[in-house]
Amino acid sequence: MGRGKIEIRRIENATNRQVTYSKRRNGIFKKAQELSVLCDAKVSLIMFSTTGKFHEYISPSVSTKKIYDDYQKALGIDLWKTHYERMQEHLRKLKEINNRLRREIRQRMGEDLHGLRIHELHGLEQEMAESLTNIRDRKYHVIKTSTDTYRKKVSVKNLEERHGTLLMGFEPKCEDPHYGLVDNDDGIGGYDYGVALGNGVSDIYAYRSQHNHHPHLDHHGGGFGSHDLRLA
Amino acid sequence: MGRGKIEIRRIENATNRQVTYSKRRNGIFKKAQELSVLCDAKVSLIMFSTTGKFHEYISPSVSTKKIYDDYQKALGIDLWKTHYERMQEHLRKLKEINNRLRREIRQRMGEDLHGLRIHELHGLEQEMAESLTNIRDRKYHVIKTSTDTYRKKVSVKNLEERHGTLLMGFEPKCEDPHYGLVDNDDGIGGYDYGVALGNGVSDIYAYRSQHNHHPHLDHHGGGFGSHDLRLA
DNA sequence: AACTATTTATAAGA
DNA sequence: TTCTTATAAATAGTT
Repeated sequence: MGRGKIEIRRIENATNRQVTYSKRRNGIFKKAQELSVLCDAKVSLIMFSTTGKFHEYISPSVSTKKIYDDYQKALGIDLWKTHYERMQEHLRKLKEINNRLRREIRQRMGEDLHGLRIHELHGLEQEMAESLTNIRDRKYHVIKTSTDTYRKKVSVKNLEERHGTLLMGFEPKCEDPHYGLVDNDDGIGGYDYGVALGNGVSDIYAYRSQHNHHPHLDHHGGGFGSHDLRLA
Repeated sequence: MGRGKIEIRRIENATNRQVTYSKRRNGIFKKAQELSVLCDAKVSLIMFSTTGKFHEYISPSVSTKKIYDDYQKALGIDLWKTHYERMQEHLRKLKEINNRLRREIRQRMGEDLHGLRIHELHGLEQEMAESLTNIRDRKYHVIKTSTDTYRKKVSVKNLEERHGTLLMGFEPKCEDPHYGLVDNDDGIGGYDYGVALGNGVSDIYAYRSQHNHHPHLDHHGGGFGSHDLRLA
C-alpha cells in the first residue's frame, strides 16, 4: 500500500530498511493495540531491529511474565528445563567426583579400608610406602635448602602466611541444595506445567510465543510503547 | 477500513468480536511476517483471545527463548537471576573443592610437594607413616580372615561385584560449560554467568586434567593410583 | 467464507 | 525524521 507495490523480501538499502521499519513498526503496534481493545485479547509484541533497537507492546490487561507463563502452559514446555537439567546433571557429577576424591583421601589416611580387596590393599600399601619415601626426601631437601640459604630470605611472618591446603576443611559440604526447581521430587521443577492446550494453529505463519512485561514504556498514544534500549 | 469506520473500543457482540479477532489476527500476523522479512527484524507476537485461544508468530531467525533472553537483557531484568547465580556459585565451589581434593591426593602420593613447608611435610610424613601402618594392619587382617573362613563364604562373583572406587576415573572432567544461558557473548544483561570461575581459584590449581579417559576403570590389581590427578 | 465499498497503511518523493 | 499523497492493502458490514 503505497505509491507502488513492493515485494516482501529483505530491503537491501539500509536506510530504506530503517525507514520502513519505523513506519511499519508503528503500524503493527497500532494494529496490536486495536486488536487488544476491540477483541479484548491479550497481546504481546516484542521486536528487535537489525540495529538492536528494542520495542514492545503489551496489552494493558496483562504483564509480560503472565503472558510468558501462559505461553509455556499452553505449549506444555519449560524453556529453561533443558538448560536447567544440564546444569543439575553437572552438579550431580561434580558431587559424585567430590565424594570419590574424599574416599580416596580417607583411604590414603588409612581409613575406610573395608571395601578394599587384598590386592588393592597391597597396591595401596606399596604406593604409600613409595610416597612416604618421596615425602621424606622432599622434607630433607627442604630442610637442607632452608638450612643453607633459603632461611635467610624467608621471615617467620611469611612462613606463617602460608597455610597448607592439606587437611583443611573442604567446606562447603557436598550437600544437596534444592535451588527450588529441578530438585523437586517431581523431577520437573518449580515451573508451572500445564497441559498443552492444543489450540489449533494452522496459519501459514509460524506461531510462537513470548512473554511480556511492561516496565517502562513510552506510551505512544494508544498504549503501545517503544523502548530504545540499544544492545550495543 | 471497511464499509464503515469503527471506534476502537471493545466489540460487545461476542460473535462479531470473534470474527473481528480472526480477521485482524491474520492481518497482524501477516504484518509481523512482512516486517521481519523486509527489515530483517526479530519479531515475537503472542496473543491470547478472550476464549483462551493462543496464537503466536516468531521470526524464523530466532527462538522464543532467545527473544526472551534478549528481552530481559534489554530491560535489565531477570526472574531467574538469583536462582542461577546461587547454582553457579555452588558449581564453582564444588569445582574448587574438587581441585583441592585432587591436590591433597597428589601430595599424599608424594607429588606436588613444592608448596609445602617443613612442618607441613613433617606432619604429612607422620600421617603417612601412621596410615601405612593402618593399611598394613588391615591387609593382614583381610588376609587372615580370608585365609580362615571368609574365603568360604564369599564367592568369586561377589568379589568381582565390588569394584573399589580407588583407581576409578574421576570423570567427568571439570570443564566449564556455560549452559547456554545466554547465547550471545556481549554479556550485557544479567545473564552471563559462569565465565571466569570454573578454572579453580587460581591458575596454580588449573586442573585441566589431561586424562580425558581413564584407561584403568577396570584395572584390578594394577596398582593403586590416580595418576590422572596431575596438573595439566 | 466471500464479496466489496471504504478506510487505513504505507512507498516514494520532498 | 516528518509530511504528503498516490496507491496498495486491510477490513466492516453484508451476502
